[in-house]
Amino acid sequence: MEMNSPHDKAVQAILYGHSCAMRLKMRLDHFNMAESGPVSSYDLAKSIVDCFSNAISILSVKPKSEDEQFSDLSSRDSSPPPPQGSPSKKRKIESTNSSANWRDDSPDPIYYDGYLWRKYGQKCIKKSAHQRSYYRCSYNIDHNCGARKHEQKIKDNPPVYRTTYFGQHTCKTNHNLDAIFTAVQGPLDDSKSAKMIRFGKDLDQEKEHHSNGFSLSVKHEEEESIREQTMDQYHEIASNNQDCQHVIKEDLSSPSDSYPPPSSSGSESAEFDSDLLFDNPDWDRFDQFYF
DNA sequence: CTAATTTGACCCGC
DNA sequence: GCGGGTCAAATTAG
Repeated sequence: MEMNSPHDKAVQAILYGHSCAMRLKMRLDHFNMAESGPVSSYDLAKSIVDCFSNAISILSVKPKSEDEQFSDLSSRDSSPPPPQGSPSKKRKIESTNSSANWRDDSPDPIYYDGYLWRKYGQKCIKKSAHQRSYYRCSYNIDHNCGARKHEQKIKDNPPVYRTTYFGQHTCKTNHNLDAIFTAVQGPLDDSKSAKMIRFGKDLDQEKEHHSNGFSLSVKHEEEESIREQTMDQYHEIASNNQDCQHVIKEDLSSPSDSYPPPSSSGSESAEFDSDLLFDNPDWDRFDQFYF
């Protein structure tokens, strides 16, 4: 159970995304036999996109200094209310002011931090050009959970979104899914999730922020074994979560079979997929990868 | 229909 | 009174 650091999750997401990409590529290479498998090409493409989206979100924050490398983040994350899945510039707030206990600045809104949130308010803040959104734990009522968070864009160009966490999660429900798992299996909690990543809106900008400095280098002859190994890791992750057992069983037969239909993630996801896959004028730039 | 979000009203400390 | 946080009715999404 040591594959839980954000870095590890990102690596797994990339590996699985790569395996999906290779499967898709093989189909395209043998176009006449396309759609012969149990998983549609669209679903494969969507899996790829989701995996990379997750990995990008996890890896997208550049550490301020040398001592803030990815390997540190998992250990730092183990402190009190540990928002997970978005290793950005988290820091504990000094006891000097307010009751806030965590603050997280990141270049994009946190789409998944390990908890489910319900928005309960939004206010214009005097000094800021951007509104502040107020969220409380979705299990606020069911489990009397008092955790809250505020989210506000505090800076433009480059954008900085500040999320401030208040209170402790007292909810017992095991909804702390690994972001990576939801990426592969489909966002199980989409309907409850406070935020989804949205590349469709501003794809070029997102790409500019995230695509620099990342590359995949996996040897071809290793692809199959990597896919198997990667899926084993997913199974291991998944087996820790009772809520997902049904998905795991389906998944054992074929990795992507259980992926939910694209429509389940909303129109914006579909829009994103089509934009990225077919309408992106810069698509050729990705030739350097094995796509 | 149910559940989540939006948004103006309300509350409270300064 | 002002600003920020929360409530809750209305609206929207699934």
